[in-house]
Amino acid sequence: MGYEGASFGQITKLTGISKGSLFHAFPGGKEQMAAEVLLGIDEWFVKNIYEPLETGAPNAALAHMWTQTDKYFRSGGRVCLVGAFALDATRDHFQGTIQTYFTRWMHALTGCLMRAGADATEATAFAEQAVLSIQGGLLLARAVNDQTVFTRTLKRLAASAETLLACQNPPR
Amino acid sequence: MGYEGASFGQITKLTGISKGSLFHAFPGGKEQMAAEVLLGIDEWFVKNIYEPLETGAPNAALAHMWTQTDKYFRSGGRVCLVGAFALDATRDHFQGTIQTYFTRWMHALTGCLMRAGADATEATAFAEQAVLSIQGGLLLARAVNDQTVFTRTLKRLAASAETLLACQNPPR
DNA sequence: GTCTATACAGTGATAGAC
DNA sequence: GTCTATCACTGTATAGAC
Repeated sequence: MGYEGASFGQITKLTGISKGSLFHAFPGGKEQMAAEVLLGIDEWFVKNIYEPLETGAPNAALAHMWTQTDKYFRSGGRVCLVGAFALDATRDHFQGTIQTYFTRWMHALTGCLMRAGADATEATAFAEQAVLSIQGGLLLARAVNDQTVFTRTLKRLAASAETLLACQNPPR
Repeated sequence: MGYEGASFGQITKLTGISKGSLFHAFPGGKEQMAAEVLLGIDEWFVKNIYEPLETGAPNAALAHMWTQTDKYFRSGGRVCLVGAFALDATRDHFQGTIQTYFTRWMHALTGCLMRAGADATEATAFAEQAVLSIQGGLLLARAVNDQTVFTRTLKRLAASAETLLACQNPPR
């Protein structure tokens, strides 16, 4: 529903928890709730995406990223909250968190590709294109009500990574 | 600000038009205002993007699309309202309009590429990837506060189209 | 056509009963 | 900790003066 659309009325209706209880748990109100949701998202990505990319074996980490990304976004059945926040005025309330989410993902992916033998320029360009394609794929899948848009996007990206690494590590 | 964030208070503050006048012009309230904004967007895209792609000389129409897209989105300084609507519950109020915006763009682009000699499967895949990359590029540019993300995206797409058509129309 | 005045539901937030 | 009651305020919407 977005930040503005997620009113207390909606939250109480869908959770069964009254406003009083919500304010007891989150004295900072809606802003705190959203911040903690974003924190939870960040923790998931650090553990399941960024750290494997940063420390794991490059090819395995890359394969892991595609499957985990597909899993997290339910094969296109779910949208990225960070991306949705980025598109309206909500961005200004959570600028640092939103920016870090994307830059860290791109940076981790770039590093992984370079450890796999890719050139720095090409790795950076691919990481940017991959992260932006994931967001665009989720958006388009929801817009046209067809999850296969997202799964096709992920497949194209994986194939494109294969090509990139094959060219940079030519067989002899 | 998104649909929910764009309250009457904001609209009157930013336009200087009172609520009474707004309801005189738009008896249907905010929903009608949004619908007419979407209609205006659609008309712009029909005239400046879809029709040139559908009827113009393929290579010129393609080049025209990149420049017009860059112009409309102010080189990444502006976000796509249709895309923003697609990501939250607003989508359900304007489903048909949102879906048509994207499907018509993809269809027009696919047709143009095929008239330029591209294979149907590759043309369809490229059109999907292009439309989704434009949305993702706008989102990421705003998220990391760097318009160059969008201009780079557009450049990569144009280059990718060149490659696609060069492969399908091999020089002899 | 524009404005002011007003209605009334819904908003985020607080206090206090249990 | 949970709830209900209540707050001040903003939201959409309407009526009527100019």
